[in-house]
Amino acid sequence: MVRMSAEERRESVIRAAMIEFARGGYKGTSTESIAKRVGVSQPYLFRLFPGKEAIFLAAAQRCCERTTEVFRAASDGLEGEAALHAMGTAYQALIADDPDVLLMQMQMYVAVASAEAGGDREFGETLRACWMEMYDTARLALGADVSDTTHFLAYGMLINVLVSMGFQPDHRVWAGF
Amino acid sequence: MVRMSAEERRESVIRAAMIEFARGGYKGTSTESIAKRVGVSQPYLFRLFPGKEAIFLAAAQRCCERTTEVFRAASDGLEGEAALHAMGTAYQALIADDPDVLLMQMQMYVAVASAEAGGDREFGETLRACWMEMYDTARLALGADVSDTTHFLAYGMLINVLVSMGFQPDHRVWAGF
DNA sequence: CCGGGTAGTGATTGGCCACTAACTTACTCA
DNA sequence: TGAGTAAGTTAGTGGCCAATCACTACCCGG
Repeated sequence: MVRMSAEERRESVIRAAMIEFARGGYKGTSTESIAKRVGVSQPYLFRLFPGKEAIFLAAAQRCCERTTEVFRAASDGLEGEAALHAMGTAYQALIADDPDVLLMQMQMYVAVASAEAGGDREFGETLRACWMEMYDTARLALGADVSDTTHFLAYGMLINVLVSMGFQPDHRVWAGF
Repeated sequence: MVRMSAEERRESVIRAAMIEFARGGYKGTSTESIAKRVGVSQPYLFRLFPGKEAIFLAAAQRCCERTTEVFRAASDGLEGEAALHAMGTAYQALIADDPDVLLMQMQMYVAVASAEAGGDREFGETLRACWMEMYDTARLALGADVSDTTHFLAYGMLINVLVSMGFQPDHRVWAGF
């Protein structure tokens, strides 16, 4: 048995949760499956986090931050057209390398919608803040132009949806990019 | 007690299911809640449909078809720039009038992803076909230009995501449109 | 008025799942 | 070295939920 500090365990839980939630969604993922992936007993998750929702929240935040970081790193030292291109390429590399990041994003969007529909505003507030950080990172890289930013993210979102829907790379729907 | 033909009941089940699934997602929606909304007992749903998944599938298809129909109607007799503008306006009107259509779309995307991750390819196949019908409807209206179509849908997808995330209409994130 | 088909219900069940409580194992430092 | 503390487990509980079964209410033609 490998013992870790609580902080290290929390970290591995977040990583495992991202994978599981990305594939199964919030309701469709059992804490059991997360625990299995971490290699720890299921009840122990509730020592590390107050509840399932907190685990999801942490995973979703991590997912946003990761994307933000990719944008920041790719656009570092560049601006305008060059930054745009670099961020696009980097994002494609990210989702080719780890599609779960993309799926987790989608799961986050619908989870916020469901929370909001259920009367919980705080959950969405946190994730909107996270998302805006990503937005602003892209915006600054693009010379603070909001139209360019919107355009860039719009194409990104379409990519997310098409990948989620399982359209294979050779499908004609990709011809318009 | 109001008695209906099975066909009529199925129709009302689909309408109710669209609302419930839109807000709760596939796993997060109980057949009980759908039955309540229809005004019928929960077991009766299983006379009308083989299972929960079939109800979701029918609702998702309906959701796609509705969007397709909005595009078709809006672009009727128009082409190029005029068709683009008409479809954009019509879509905004649709989601202002009935946001559940938009949320159901998002739920559909993640549901396909989860099904695909779980090894079920048929589910996604059906909905991809539905989605492509919407795609082609927009494409034909835009003079069969795939780049224009992709551009149009990309902005639509970003709108979907921002609405799902609960960004209010006066939020600065909308400034780039 | 009756018999068969169709619309619909009530009761139930087996399985899953988030979360709790009580207990055990290992590290650490005085 | 042993006592305190932090990491981790086993066993359970109450609640929910999809699906099934056996039953009832209603309608319509002969």
